[in-house]
Amino acid sequence: MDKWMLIDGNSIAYRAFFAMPPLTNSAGLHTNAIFGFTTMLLKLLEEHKPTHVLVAFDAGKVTFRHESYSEYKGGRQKTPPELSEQFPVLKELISAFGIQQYELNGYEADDIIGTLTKQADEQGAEAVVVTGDKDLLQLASDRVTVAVTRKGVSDVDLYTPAAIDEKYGLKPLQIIDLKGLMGDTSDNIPGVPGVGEKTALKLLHEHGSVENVLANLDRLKGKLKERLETHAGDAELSKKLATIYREVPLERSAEDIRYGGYDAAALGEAFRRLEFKSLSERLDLQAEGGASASEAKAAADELSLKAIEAGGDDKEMAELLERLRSGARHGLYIEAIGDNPHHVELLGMAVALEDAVYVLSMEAVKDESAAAFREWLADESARKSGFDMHKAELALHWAGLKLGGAAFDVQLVAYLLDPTEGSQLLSGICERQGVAGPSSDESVYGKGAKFKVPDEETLRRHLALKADAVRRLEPVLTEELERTNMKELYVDLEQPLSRILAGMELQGIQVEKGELERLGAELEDTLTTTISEIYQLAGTEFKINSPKQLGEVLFERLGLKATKKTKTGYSTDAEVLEGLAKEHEIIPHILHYRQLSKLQSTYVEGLLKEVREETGKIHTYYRQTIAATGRLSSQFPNLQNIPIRLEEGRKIRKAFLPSEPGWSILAADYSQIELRVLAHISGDEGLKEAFLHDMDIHTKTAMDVFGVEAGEVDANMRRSAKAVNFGIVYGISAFGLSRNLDITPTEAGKFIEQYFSVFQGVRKFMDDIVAQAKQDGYVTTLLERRRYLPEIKSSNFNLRSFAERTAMNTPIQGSAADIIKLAMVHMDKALRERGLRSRMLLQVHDELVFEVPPDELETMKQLLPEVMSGAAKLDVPLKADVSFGDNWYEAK
DNA sequence: GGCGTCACG
DNA sequence: ACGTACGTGACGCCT
Repeated sequence: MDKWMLIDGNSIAYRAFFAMPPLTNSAGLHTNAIFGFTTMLLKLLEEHKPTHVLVAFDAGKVTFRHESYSEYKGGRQKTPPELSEQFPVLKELISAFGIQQYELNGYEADDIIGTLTKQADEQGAEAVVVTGDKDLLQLASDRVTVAVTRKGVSDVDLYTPAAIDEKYGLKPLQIIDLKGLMGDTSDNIPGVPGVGEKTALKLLHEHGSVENVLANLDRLKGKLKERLETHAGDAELSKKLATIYREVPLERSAEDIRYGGYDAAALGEAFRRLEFKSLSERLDLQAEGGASASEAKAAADELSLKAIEAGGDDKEMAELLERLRSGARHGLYIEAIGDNPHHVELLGMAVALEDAVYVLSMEAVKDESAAAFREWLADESARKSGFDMHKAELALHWAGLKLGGAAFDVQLVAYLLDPTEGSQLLSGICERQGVAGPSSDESVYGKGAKFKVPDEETLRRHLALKADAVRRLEPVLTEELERTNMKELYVDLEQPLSRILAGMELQGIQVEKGELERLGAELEDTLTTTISEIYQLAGTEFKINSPKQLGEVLFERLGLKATKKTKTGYSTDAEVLEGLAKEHEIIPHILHYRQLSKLQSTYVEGLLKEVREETGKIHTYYRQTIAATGRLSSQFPNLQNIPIRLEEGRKIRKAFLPSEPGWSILAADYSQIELRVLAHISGDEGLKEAFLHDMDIHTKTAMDVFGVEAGEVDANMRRSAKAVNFGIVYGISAFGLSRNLDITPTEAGKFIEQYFSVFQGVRKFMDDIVAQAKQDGYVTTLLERRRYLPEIKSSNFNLRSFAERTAMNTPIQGSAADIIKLAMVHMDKALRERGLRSRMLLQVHDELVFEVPPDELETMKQLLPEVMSGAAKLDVPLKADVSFGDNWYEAK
C-alpha cells in the first residue's frame, strides 16, 4: 500500500533550531536546524519507508487567516537571523534528498498538508504527518497518523485517533475546539483567558464543541461563566483560525511527490559543505551496508537484555562481573526516582556492555548472590561511566550501598558542553548529540500526580536503553570535550568535585531545632501584633501575603498612589513600599511583616522540616549542572541563601552548629573575588594596583571616579562607587545603575563614563569580550568553561543587550566559580594528606564552611585561607578572610 | 503551575 | 525607541 509522508517544514525547522546547540560550519553558516532536520528525516525515512514524501513550507507573510483576524501570528518574535539563513540551504538539501517541497502563497504548510491527507485518504493511501504542532492532530483518521516531535526533534509521538482519544478524550476534529477555547500564544490566537488545557478539556468532555459550550453557559457559574460570556466571540474566531483548510488548489499530483531515494552524490556534496561529518559517515556506511543512525536505534531496540533477579540463576551475574573486572567499556545507569536524592526510591540499575545489557532489580542488587557486584560498585579503582552518579551515590548511600570510582558522567559532561541547556535529561542529551537514546522519562513514568512505575518489562527495557545510551555517548562526548578544550576542566575539576560534594552532603550540618523553635516563637509573637496593627490601620482583614489583596487595600481602599505595576496588577514589592513609607503609617508595618513572615515560613518552618530526626542534621543537595555560569546551586533546602544582611534574620545562623561537642565552625570567604578576577582578565592597571596594595576597592573607586583624596570620600560617594562596581560585574547599563542608585539614567551614564575613563582597561575588556562573543558565539572562563550566547547576534534589542551583559558577566562570575571549586578540590586533598579530621560542610559561592576539632583549629585557620588564595595564580593576589565560632552566626 | 516576592552571592 | 542590572531557590497565593 502507498504511504505518504507529509512534513511540516517550518515547524520541524523551528523545533530543530531550538532543540540543538549552536552549530556552525567553518564558513560561519549556522547549521543546527539543518542538522536536526536531517537527523530526523533520516530516521523517519528509515522507520516509515514512505512511497511518497513532501515537505510543505509556509509562504508569504499574509494568509487568508489574516482576512478574518489581522492580528493572526502578530506579536510573534521575528525569526532569528541564525535560523532564517538556514532555510535556503535546508531547501537545497531537501532537493538533494530527492524530496519534493511545496509552498503556496496565501496558505500555510498546515493547509497544504491538510489538503494532501484528504487526497491520500481518497486514494486509499496511508499518510503520516510530521510536525511539531499539535494543531495538526485534527487531521488524524483511520489512514492518517500524526507524528508530533517530543521535546526536540529526534523523538516523535504517533497520534492515531485512538491515541488522541486516550490522551485527550477527544475526536481529532475536536482539537480545533480545544484550541478555540485555549487559544495559542505563539500564533496570537486569543482563546478564552483563564481557560487552559485542563479547563478546556473538561468543557469539551461535557459539551463536545465550542458552540455547545457557549449554548450551555447557563449550566456554568462563577468566573468561568463570566469569561466565556465575555470572550464567546474570541472562542469562535479562535476556532475558525485553528481550522485547517483542506481545499488548497494544489498544483501537485500524487505522482509528483513519489519518493525514489536520494542522490548519493548530491547529498554527499551537500553534507561536505555543511560539514556534517558524522552524517556523511553514516550514509557512506549505509551504502556499504553498515549501521546508520536509524539502524543504530533499531539495534538498540533489539538489545540483548539480560534480566538479573534476586535468587535467580547466577551464571549471568558471573558473566557480567568477569567482563566488568576486565575493564570492559560499559554504561551504568542507576534509576533513582524523586527530586531529592536524600529521599529517593531506587528502581533498579542496568549495565550496558557492547553486545548485551544486564538489568538488575534492587532486590537482585541487595541479594547475597550479588556481593561481588556490590563490591564492584563500591570499588574506587573500578572506573565507571554513568549518568548523574552524584545523585546515584547519595541514593545508594541511603539504601546502604556504596558507589565509588565514578570516572565519566554523561550528565556532568553534557552540562559542560552546554550549561544553558535547561534540564540535562538523558533523552535530551542523546537528541542533541544525534545518538539513538531512550524515550523520555515523562513518557515512561508520566508526571506529577500521574506518576506511575510501569510494568517490569517496560521498566527493564527503559533502564537498558539508558545504560546503553550512556555507553554509546561516552566516546562522542569525550571527543566533544577535547574539541572544546574542556577535558581538563572535567577530569581535574568537575569530576573530582562531584565526589567531594556528595561527601559534604552526606556529612550534613548539625542544626539545633530548639534554637529555631525559640526564634519561631519570638517571630510568632511579633507577627501576631504586626498583623493586628496592619488590619487596624487598613480597617479590614485580608491576606497580607497576597499581592492582589494587598494592592487592593493600599491602592484602592487607602488611596495610595501606585507607582509600578506587574503583569497581573499593582506591584507591591519592597521598592514600591519603601517609596510609599512616608505616605501612610501602614507601610512600615507591612515591610516588617514581610520580613518576619519570610523568616518564619522559609527559614524557621522550612528548615525545621528538613532536619533529619535520627541525626539532627540537614543534608542539602548541591547541584553541579544547573547554573549557566558554573556556580553551584543548593536545594532541599537551599543553604546558600541563609539570611545574613539583617540582624533579625542573621540569628537563624545560630542554629547551625558543629556536629561534635567542643568543635568549632570555621568559615572563610574570598574578599572581592569577582573584582579581583576582573582586574586579572582585563589587565586594567588601576584595578590591579588597587588590589596589589589591598586597598578598599569601593573607596579607591570613589577616589578615582570623583577625583578626590582618600580622606575626602564620604559615605555617599563610597556607596555610589560600590554600586558602580556591582554594575561593572553585572555588565553595566546606565538604566540599571540609575535604578539602583535612584538617580536619573543620564547621571548614571556620566558615572559610568567617568569610571571607564579612569579604568580604561576595563572598558577595553568589556568591548573586546562582546566582540569576541559575537565572533565565536560563546565566552569562556579562566578554566575554559564555556557559555554560548547565540542571542548576541539577535536583531531584538532586548535579547541582544541581555546577551551582551551576559558576555561581560559570565567570564567574571564563572571564573570566580572555577576558583572556589579549585580551592575545594585542593582543600579536600590537603585534609586527606594531612590526616585532618576537619570536614568541609558548605559552599556559598565565595565562602567555605568547615567544622573543626579544637586541636586542628589553629592549623585550619592558617591552612584554609592559604589554600583558598593559592587556588589560582592571578595577576593580583587572592585574599580570603577567615573566622570561627561555636555556630555559624559566631563565625563572622 | 504561574506569578510575585524575597533570601543569598 | 527599545526597557534590564548577573546568578540562584523557596514560599504563599491564586486559578
